[in-house]
Amino acid sequence: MTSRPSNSPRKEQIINIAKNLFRERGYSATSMRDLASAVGIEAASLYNHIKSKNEILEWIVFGMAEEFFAAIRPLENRQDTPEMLLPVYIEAHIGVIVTHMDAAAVFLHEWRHLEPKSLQRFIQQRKSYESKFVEVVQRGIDCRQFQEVEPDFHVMLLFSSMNWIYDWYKEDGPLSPEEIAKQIADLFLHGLSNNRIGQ
Amino acid sequence: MTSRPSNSPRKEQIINIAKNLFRERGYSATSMRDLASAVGIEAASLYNHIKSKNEILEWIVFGMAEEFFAAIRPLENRQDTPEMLLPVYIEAHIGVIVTHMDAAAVFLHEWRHLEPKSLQRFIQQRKSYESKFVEVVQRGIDCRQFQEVEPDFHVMLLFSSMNWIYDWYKEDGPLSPEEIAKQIADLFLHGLSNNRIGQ
DNA sequence: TATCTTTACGAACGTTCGTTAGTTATGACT
DNA sequence: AGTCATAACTAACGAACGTTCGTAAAGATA
Repeated sequence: MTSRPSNSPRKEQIINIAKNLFRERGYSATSMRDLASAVGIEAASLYNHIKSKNEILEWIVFGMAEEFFAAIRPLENRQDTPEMLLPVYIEAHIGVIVTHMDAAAVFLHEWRHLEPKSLQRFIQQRKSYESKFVEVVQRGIDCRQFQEVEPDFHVMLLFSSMNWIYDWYKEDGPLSPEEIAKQIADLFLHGLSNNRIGQ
Repeated sequence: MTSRPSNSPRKEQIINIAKNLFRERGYSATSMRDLASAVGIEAASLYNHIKSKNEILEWIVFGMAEEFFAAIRPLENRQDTPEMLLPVYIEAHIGVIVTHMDAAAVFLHEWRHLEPKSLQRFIQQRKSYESKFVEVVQRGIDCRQFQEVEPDFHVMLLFSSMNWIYDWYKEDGPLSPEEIAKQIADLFLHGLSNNRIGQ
């Protein structure tokens, strides 16, 4: 539907470097001259490949949005119980984050610099994505696998836990993405306390 | 030790408005002219009250840091069990956030625009603050009230859950800060699942 | 060889940035 | 009445901003 980020390798390179700079310094604090110099060309030359600075942000943000949707799309028709399904959703979401750390940080922090039209689309898409997680939790409550909690609230907490991973995750750290996902799923399902049954 | 934000009401007003603008648009995307116009004076007049734009950021960030430390200071010598203490820490931290929403958002998002010296001090203070939570969890593990988890990791998750509250909390919403704190504490201690004992 | 497209460049545009300088009105203290 | 500090103003600084322009080199196509 939306066209791909690029067929040109140069454009792809520009966007990739922008992901890193926007993440490190923020969108507003990154100048086109900064970006150009990191690419190895002059600022003016960027405009042979991209239309504007803001367009780069759009590529990054909506590219990530698509990644998130794509990751959970194959899960939506599963018949598993909510208790089994939630960890799978969690692993999918975390998988996207850790394989696109820079872009994830930009997606989560810099979206407010989108222009009004794109901003509106972004908020809409995010809402739609979040609601898919809420659904799972709601089903868990309905069939009494989960406690009677406020699903929106708990999904907020869940996203908070997952979305700050980019802030501390190291590829060579002690935990793999799958282990992180399992830990978070366990935490949300069972908590920290020792006085519980089940595993 | 560090002098107070201000004795002048004008300076206080400038900083308060800056908290809101920095939160809404980000530090870099907020100009001194934006700030001045929100205050109702000219940009140049700001400099009768503050030394520089970056100094404003410092006031905000380190003011919040002090709030966080002050909130847990009275808890540090308590003799409670970790299971009882952790919720109190959580409530203290959340209390600071919800009573300083704008400043909290700036504290959490805009600290990287501090200048090197202040940046270093910030990171150091944050580490020190986080470690106080880690200690509680570690004690919980030591006395077998908590499962044998990685305390740093779980404290990260805890902070993630707490620190994104500014993103969705509404003063007139359904949950009070104390209820939010209790929910988060319950979640981390007991999880979502229904197959558990104790409460 | 002639033509066209791509991608780089240097120069420059108009705007905005944070900040400084110089000045003036106000009001408090002597 | 005279002095002084405060806090506002207008004007302006030099630098940096995103972006546009005209052009030139290189490579593909014919």
